[in-house]
Amino acid sequence: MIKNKIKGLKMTPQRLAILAYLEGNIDHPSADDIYKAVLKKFPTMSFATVYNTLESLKNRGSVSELTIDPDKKRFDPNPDPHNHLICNKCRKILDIHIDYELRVPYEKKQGFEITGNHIKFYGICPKCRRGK
Amino acid sequence: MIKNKIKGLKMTPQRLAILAYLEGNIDHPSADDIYKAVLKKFPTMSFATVYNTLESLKNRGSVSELTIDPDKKRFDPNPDPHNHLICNKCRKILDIHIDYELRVPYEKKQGFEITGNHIKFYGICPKCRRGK
DNA sequence: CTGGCTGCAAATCTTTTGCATCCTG
DNA sequence: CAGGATGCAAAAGATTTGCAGCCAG
Repeated sequence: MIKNKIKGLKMTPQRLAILAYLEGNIDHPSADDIYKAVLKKFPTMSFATVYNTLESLKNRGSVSELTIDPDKKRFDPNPDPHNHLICNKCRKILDIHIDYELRVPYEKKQGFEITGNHIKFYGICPKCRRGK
Repeated sequence: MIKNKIKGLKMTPQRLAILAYLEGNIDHPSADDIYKAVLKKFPTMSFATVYNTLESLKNRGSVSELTIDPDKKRFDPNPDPHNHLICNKCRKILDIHIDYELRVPYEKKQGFEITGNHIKFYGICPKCRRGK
């Protein structure tokens, strides 16, 4: 339920529109994608508001910022930990849910305290395989 | 040996300087880092040349572009496959060499032909742990 | 010689910021 | 009503591009 995602934040119509767009979205949209989409319903929407809202949502853990696309940040509204599958041709990004046990032996930690990990699988998506 | 890394490309002094800087570098420098470093020996060096050279080296597989830093591209001259350890505080990036067998069951592949993977481990580096 | 490379500047793209105004709680 | 949020425009970074002149092969 959307309300829970922004509990503690002011519920402005703009934020609700952004959340509605993100709800269930599996396209890992960029800030620009979000802006363009929400702009249709909110002709006055500004980038500042999009970035602003994403920042707040990130801090609350409601969305995460993906460092997967070399050209821009993308956002993922799926809160449970998961990894990604990336097409080398069209850059499409899919979620992939598999649990791996990635143990790091002490001598490889180089003094780090490790708190998490993220796996990117690279490949060619079905559409691009056929297109070839 | 540096020459092998650019076989087939013109060996200009600028390129040699960039390669010399990258040789053995484990800092995962950004284009700007490389530019600044090489500028000291080459006061006329331009960004275009840095990006240009990196593009050529990428195509030859001599360096790889890392999508690890949300703010800019970083480059890794280490050609053998490896993963990375990232400090959440200071953004320092270290190489980590561990082989994991990441099998992806057919039903999770979603039609992709998987060609590779990259693991990012997140944590806090020794310096930042102490600083706290 | 000649095509690839360099250097410079301008352009593009993404993201951030300042600030006056607005409106949720 | 106050403080957080919005909208606009300008600024800041990173990266790309156009193009004239240069030089490695």
